[in-house]
Amino acid sequence: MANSLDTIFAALADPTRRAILSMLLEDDMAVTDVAEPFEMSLAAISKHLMILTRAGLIAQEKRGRVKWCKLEPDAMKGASVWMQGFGQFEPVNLDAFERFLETELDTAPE
Amino acid sequence: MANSLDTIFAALADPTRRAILSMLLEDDMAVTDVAEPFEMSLAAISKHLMILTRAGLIAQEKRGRVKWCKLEPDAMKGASVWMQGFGQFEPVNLDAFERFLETELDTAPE
DNA sequence: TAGACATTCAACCATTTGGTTGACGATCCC
DNA sequence: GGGATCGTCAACCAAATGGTTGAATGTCTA
Repeated sequence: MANSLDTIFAALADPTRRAILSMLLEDDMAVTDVAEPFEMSLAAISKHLMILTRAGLIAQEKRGRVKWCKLEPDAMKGASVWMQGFGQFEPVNLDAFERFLETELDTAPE
Repeated sequence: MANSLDTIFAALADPTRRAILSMLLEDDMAVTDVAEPFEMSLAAISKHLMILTRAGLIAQEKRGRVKWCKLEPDAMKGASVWMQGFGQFEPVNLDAFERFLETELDTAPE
C-alpha cells in the first residue's frame, strides 16, 4: 500500500533522497537536473525518484521527453502526525529547519 | 553519528520497531515483555531494540538481570522538524494520531 | 531521416537487513 | 551449589537495497 508509514520512512531514510526532496522544495525539476549535483549515475537517481514516487512524496509528469518531478509534501503528513504523538515538539522552528537543511545539503556534493 | 536523520528514519521504517515504540508509550518495559506479543524470537527483538537504542529513540537500563526499555521521544524532534519544513501540517490532531496508532498496532500480532 | 537528448530497463554485484538457531554469561532464588 | 530466567552473541541464511553498466525507448531538432 502506497503512502504507508513503512514506505514513507524507508524513503526518507536515505540521504540522497532527502537531498532530492530539499532540492524540489525550491522548484520542480527534470530528472537530469535532479541528478546533476550527485556523483552517481542517472539510472541510480531514476531509481531513487521511483522510490520517492511510490512513497507518494513526489509526483512525476512527463512533458515531451522531459519528466518533471514535483514535491508532494502532504504525503509526509501521516508520518508527521505519527511522530508528534510521541511528544509535543516545539512549534515549527524555521531556523532549526534551515540548519537541518544545511547539514542535509552538506551530504550532497557541491 | 547517532541521532542522525539516517538512523532515525531507518529505525522508524520497520513496523515491528514502530509497534515497540507505541507499546513503550504506555510504560517502560523489560525486553522479554516487549517481545511477548510478537511472533518472532527474543534475539530478533533484541536486535530491534539495539537499532532503536542506537537511533536514540529508546534507552535501556539494566537492573539486576532485567533490562528496562524506556522511550526517548526527544530523539524524534530533529526528524519532526525536518519534515515540518516541507509543509505546515495541521496542529497535532490526537484523533488522527489514535487512528494511526490503531493501524500500527494492527500490524503486530494479537 | 538521422542524430542527439532524456529516461528507463535489464542484468549484475556487494552490502545491509531481518530473521533463525544454539551456545553463552549474568543474575536470582531454593 | 544448582537450576531457572533474562538477555546477548555468533554463525548462518534469504531477501532487500543501492549502486553499476550497456542496451533500449521515446522525443525533439537540424
